[in-house]
Amino acid sequence: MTQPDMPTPPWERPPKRRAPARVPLTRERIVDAAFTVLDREGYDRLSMRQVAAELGVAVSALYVHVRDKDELLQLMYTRMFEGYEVPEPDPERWREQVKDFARQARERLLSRRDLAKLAMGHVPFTPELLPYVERLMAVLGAAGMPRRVLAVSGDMLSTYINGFALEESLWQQRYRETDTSWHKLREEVNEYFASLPPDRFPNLVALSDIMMDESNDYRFELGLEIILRGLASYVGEPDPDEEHEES
Amino acid sequence: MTQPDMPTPPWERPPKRRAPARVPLTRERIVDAAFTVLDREGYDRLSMRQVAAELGVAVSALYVHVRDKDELLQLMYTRMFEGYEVPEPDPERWREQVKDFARQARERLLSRRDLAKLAMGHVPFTPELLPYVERLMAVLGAAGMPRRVLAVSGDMLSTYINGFALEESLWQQRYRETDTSWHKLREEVNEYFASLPPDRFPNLVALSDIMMDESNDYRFELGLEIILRGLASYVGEPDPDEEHEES
DNA sequence: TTGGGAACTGAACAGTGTTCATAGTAAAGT
DNA sequence: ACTTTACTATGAACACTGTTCAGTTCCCAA
Repeated sequence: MTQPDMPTPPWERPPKRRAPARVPLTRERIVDAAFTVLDREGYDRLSMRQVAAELGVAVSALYVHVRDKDELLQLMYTRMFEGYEVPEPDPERWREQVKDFARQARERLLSRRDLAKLAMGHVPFTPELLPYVERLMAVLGAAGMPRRVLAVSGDMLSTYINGFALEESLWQQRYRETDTSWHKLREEVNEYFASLPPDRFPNLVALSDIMMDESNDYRFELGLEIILRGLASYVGEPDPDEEHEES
Repeated sequence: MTQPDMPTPPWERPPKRRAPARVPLTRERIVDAAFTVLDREGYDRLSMRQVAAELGVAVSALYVHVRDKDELLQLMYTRMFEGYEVPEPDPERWREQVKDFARQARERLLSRRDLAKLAMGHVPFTPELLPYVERLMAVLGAAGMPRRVLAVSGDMLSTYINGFALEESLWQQRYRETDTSWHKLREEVNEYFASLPPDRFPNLVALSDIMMDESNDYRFELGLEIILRGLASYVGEPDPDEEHEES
């Protein structure tokens, strides 16, 4: 074995990698690195090679631990949920509880770059994520929602949250690329709406001042409230059947 | 110049392309071809080269008419809306009108492969699409919706429709890849939910029979009705302010 | 010490978006 | 009629992408 602290003789080429602590590659570390790349490069530039480079490792090494890029994305997706808090259901406060959940989810989706893009196109039906779905169902179920409404509401909420966050991040991307501020972009868009011919676009012109808000919080909250009012209207009702009554 | 009907002598190499009717390349034709490729190959395999091949043309030729792949996708997105029908607003029938619009949109998103994927990640704010947004606003506005609700509802509806259709197409993709039928996949998923430990997942187990329906129509309609009830609850109310009252 | 098996490498393959000097074509100017 | 001009289309190239695979390297059990 190589004596410690001895200069290696020139004819004996040094070992390619010195012994010290080669941290073994694991799925966890790969996902970590992938998130680092995502933060730095964005979703579109997140590539296996970049992840490998981040770890100082050959690309093909990744494929020992991960079948696909798809699988890696899936792992990132489930990682995203770690530490989510869905409260113990309380029938009195279900609306506030659902809202807290939604706010938490949106906040998380916007906490790192392009997380919304990552989330879009994945269904939260992997074993690790089912507890969260279950808890959300529990909160809504405790409120006294009919079965069929319950079965649909989780999907609805997550669709709304994801969709909203995705749209936010699309605007973010746009003003990142154009190198303008959100404030300026918002102003431009609203001015554009205001400048439309009022005879052909009366509604858009009339609403041009509030189509985009300085902060999106209000729009998010209002949308949420709309869904919640809709859900609340079913509390205590029997399961709706195939026919949907008009008006 | 070359005499007509004369055999070209061997030393004079024939003109690279004979005169006849070279159909000029246009944005329209490129978009057409792109849709053909999309139908055949799916969104992930839709590439500039495939589109070029479809047209029998070099890749770089596309870039004369189209700045980017992004721009091409944008063009496809706006093309998707052609022939949409948003009705003349009728305050008496606004719910049915909105539903018709939503059904029409979903139908269209599912009419061709991966259209939902294409739609996701685009905001319908290009000049060509504004008429549709305006009309939808008109229908909702005629119902007597407060301004701020109006400003948010178009977004909400399109988010819901897109999100729902995207999820549908994700399942479609999954059973296309696994080579099973939708019926079988649905059964497997529901059985999976049913097989969960009932103590930890009481709600999911209880709902396992209706988490996925044989057809998604019912779930779509119910979600739509929930949003509409939420919207309807605002009719006649003044603009909601920043505070959202609980319960 | 000697396997054996897993982890990792490097090179390769087929494909991607995009650019650019060049060749061809058709209309406009002289 | 001939040249100039503007523009479209070409083919090759660049710098990437995901994925595979024959080898090497490494560590641990026998």
